[in-house]
Amino acid sequence: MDVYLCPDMNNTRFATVLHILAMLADSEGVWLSSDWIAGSININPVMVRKELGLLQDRGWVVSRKGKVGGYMLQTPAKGISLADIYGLVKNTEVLGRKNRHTNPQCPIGKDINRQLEGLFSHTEGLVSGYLREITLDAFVKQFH
Amino acid sequence: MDVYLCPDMNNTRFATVLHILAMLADSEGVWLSSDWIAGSININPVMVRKELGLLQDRGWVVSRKGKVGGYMLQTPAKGISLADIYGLVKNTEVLGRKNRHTNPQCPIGKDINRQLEGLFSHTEGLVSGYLREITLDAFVKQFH
DNA sequence: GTAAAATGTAATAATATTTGTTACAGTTAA
DNA sequence: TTAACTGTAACAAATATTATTACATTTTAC
Repeated sequence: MDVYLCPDMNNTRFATVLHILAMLADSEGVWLSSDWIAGSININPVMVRKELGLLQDRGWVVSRKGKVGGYMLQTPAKGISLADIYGLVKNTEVLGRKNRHTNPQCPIGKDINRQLEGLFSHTEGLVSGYLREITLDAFVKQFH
Repeated sequence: MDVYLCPDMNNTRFATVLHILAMLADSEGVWLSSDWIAGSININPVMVRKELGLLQDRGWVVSRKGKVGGYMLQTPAKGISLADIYGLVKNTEVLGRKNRHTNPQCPIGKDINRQLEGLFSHTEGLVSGYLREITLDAFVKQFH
């Protein structure tokens, strides 16, 4: 039997989490509810709360429960880079996935995944290196 | 009603197509069958023929039908870059997808997709620029 | 104290996407 | 004329993503 090992970046999580953080950074010192944020992204509030859970685990966000609850940024927006955000949501490689089970009897099949790994890690480095230079703060300032 | 606009890179197509082309380049002048290639990747031969169909459309590959049929590279392996291959199979952005339907009433929701587009096109440029410098020929030579 | 409006989270359902498979028509060489 | 291919449509299965429901818990305001 075979475990599934490689979920992918075929999703909107980077866009969603960046959206959430951008709103929080843009409303410093104000508690925003998951419903309010969800209304801006136009997705289900439960999805927003799930992502906010991870952001709290990372220590970037705090929540307050109860009637006037909500979420607020805890880390300065200058201290969060887009590479940090990418790292949080990334679960696949830029160039997609490898084929598992390539044939070890074949000269190509035997080594292809090692060669691919070289490409994957280099492209990963390029993307992360670029995103590392952009802070959440700088990103949000573009909106004004 | 809503058309679906944005399929994704949550797949093994780059790995698969590169594997196919690597085998063809590694067996210059020999007709390889889809079954043979599929046996190296360990996927269904029909999937291989589907990709080979696209490679023929691009003019990189020719096929021969009938009993001793198969596929052969038509373009010199030095004339194909990994960026070409990436361009052929790429159908999503490196950083994933945007949320459609963001709220135009919200300062963030209104502009987020334009800002994301900037990130997407820059990362795309980084990745393609790197892959453009690697030819299929150079890639295959690494295997020996 | 009780109602209203939040968070937190599990469980499940609905969609979307990718991959695999079956089937068969057409082609070519021996 | 059979065997072994390509080409492709149609369908099925597996996997991934997103949405939804439900409800326990928390907190404020009245």
